Amino acid sequence: MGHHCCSKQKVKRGLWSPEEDEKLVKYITAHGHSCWSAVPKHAGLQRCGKSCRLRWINYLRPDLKRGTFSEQEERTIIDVHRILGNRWAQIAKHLPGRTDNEVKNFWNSCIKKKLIAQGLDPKTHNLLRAASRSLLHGNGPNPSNTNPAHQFHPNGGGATTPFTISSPTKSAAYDSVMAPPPPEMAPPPMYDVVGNLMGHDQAAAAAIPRYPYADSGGGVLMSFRDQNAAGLQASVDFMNGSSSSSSMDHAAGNAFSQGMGAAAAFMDVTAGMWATAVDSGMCAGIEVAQAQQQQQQQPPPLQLQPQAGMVQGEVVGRPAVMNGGGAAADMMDVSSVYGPGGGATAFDLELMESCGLFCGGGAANAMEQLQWDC
DNA sequence: AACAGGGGCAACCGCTTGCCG
DNA sequence: TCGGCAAGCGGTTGCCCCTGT
Repeated sequence: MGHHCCSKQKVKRGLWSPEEDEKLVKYITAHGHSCWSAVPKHAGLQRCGKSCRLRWINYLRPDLKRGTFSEQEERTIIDVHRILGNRWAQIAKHLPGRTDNEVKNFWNSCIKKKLIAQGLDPKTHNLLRAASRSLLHGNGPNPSNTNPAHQFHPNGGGATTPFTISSPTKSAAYDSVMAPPPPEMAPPPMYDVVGNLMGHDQAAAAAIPRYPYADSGGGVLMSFRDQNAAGLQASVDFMNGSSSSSSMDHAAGNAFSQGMGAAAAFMDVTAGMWATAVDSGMCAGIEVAQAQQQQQQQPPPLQLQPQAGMVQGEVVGRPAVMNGGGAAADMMDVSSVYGPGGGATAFDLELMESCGLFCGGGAANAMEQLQWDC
């Protein structure tokens, strides 16, 4: 069955010949492609417009970057896929010169297998059930898996579900706050799913103002601000299970840090993303976040921008989300950053959802909550 | 050398979305 | 508001090539 757009005409299908390519390139270069359905006719091709469009976009476009994906690109794909899922076109926008088709193929042929080999579910980026269970029962990671990301968190953890966004653009855009690591406690390393220590843009990180808190315990600080009541603020140290607040019920912190064992929820405002580290039977996976050394090559800026409802430096929260229904914290300033080099970003949407972090009364889900302007 | 199997990639299919009359 | 059309997009298919036997 042919395309509906070309069912009336006899069109050639299958691989494109060099002659056809040449015709298409010549035509597009000279005239552009205001209307794809008219392109084959004008270019003298026995193809449908749709086919021409695909050929141009996926193969002939002059700005395409061919060849194997770099490690950086691979990391970007994994990171963005974790947020967006199989939205290949959106993911591809973060990879200059790559097409959605290319990204999709690379994912299906390469990355997916890597993740599975590492015991991670390529759909959710969480540990696969079997791996998760063995970890939760203290059996440790798959012996065949040497990925340090799968080692236990030194603070008492579980399996890692790593995720990073290296986003200089966003880092600079967000008026984030950071908590310097206590000198006596080295921040835990963070690895991406291919076992690489994750990196951030040091320059961008340096531009980020330091978090005013002097955290004493090496934990993760979260501060909440009630947008409706200026000055009202609360902070929670999830790692240490301590908290302080001027106005709000921070049951969430207690629940996370105490009720669930070594649970923690981080947020790195430098990327506007959450990091979660929860060790519980309900939520598998622990995030270990750390700022880290500058990498030689920076990934392309992700151009992630908050959309309507989000304010720079703030992440829209729901009253019942972070505090278990206690207080109103419509806007939350949340910070969690280790290290002098910048902020690690990690989050686990599914985890957050399962833990009710984003489960407001409305229909919005976590993905909707984190609107990305791609 | 021949064959089978698997992987990678280009292209297709069909659904969704957006625009316009 | 509705219908038609074109473009966009994600899933799937099928071909080609490489590798192992």
